[in-house]
Amino acid sequence: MTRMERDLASFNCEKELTLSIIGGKWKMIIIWYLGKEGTKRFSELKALLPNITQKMLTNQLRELESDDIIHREVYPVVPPKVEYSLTANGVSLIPILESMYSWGKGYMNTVVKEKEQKKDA
Amino acid sequence: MTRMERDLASFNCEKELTLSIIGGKWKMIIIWYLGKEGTKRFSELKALLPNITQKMLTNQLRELESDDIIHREVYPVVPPKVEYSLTANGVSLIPILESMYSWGKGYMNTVVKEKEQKKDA
DNA sequence: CCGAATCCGTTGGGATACTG
DNA sequence: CAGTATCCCAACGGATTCGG
Repeated sequence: MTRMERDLASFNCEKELTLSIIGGKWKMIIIWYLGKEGTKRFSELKALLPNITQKMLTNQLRELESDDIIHREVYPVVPPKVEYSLTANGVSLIPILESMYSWGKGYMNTVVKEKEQKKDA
Repeated sequence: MTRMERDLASFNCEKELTLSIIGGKWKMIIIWYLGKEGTKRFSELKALLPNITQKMLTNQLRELESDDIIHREVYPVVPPKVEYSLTANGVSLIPILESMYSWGKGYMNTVVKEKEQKKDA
């Protein structure tokens, strides 16, 4: 679900290319926050995602950067300061994420609740 | 990316619930075909997805079924006959898949092509 | 403050062979 | 025809430690 690079041929459809970009465990929320709240520093993102490890945050950010979804701005100061923001490509993903949010919300209210009721019964 | 069931709490956002449902390697294409071409038999799906193994096809179909995305109709005849079709939930996913298709197509024409050019240069 | 490096467990995904 | 049943590997993702 992460790197694709050359093996474009392995995709059955462009949908899967999209999925390969947003499919990381934390990528959607990262894009979401950067879209809703604008530029964020590394530490701010980490604070927003309480359960993420530094490695994973770094990892996901690097992949999003190399896919040209986010922009990474390094300020040569001490202490270090790095800011992340969405690129045009990243911004264009927001509507899709919103669709997925709405769908998931609706789905939760129907299917998942039914399952819960069965379990509780 | 597969089962979620009880650990709803592990999602940071409803988007991830959606992702957990469509995120399987073959799920999007399966939903796509069932949406575009209607009801399909097991063997027909297998023919549409040349590289999938029987195990994976069965697996993905079962998960989609238990998430109430597709409906499985078994005809008690000989030889066996099983038909798959989208549920209302499945149909409601189509717009999202179309968005992802469009986005992936546009992305391919810009970013990916640039990368290829760099490589060839 | 923002990482890199290492080690490691889990699981998604595939090949193959067998069955009602 | 439409599945199981095994075996197996690559990788995603996590904990921890070290560095500029």
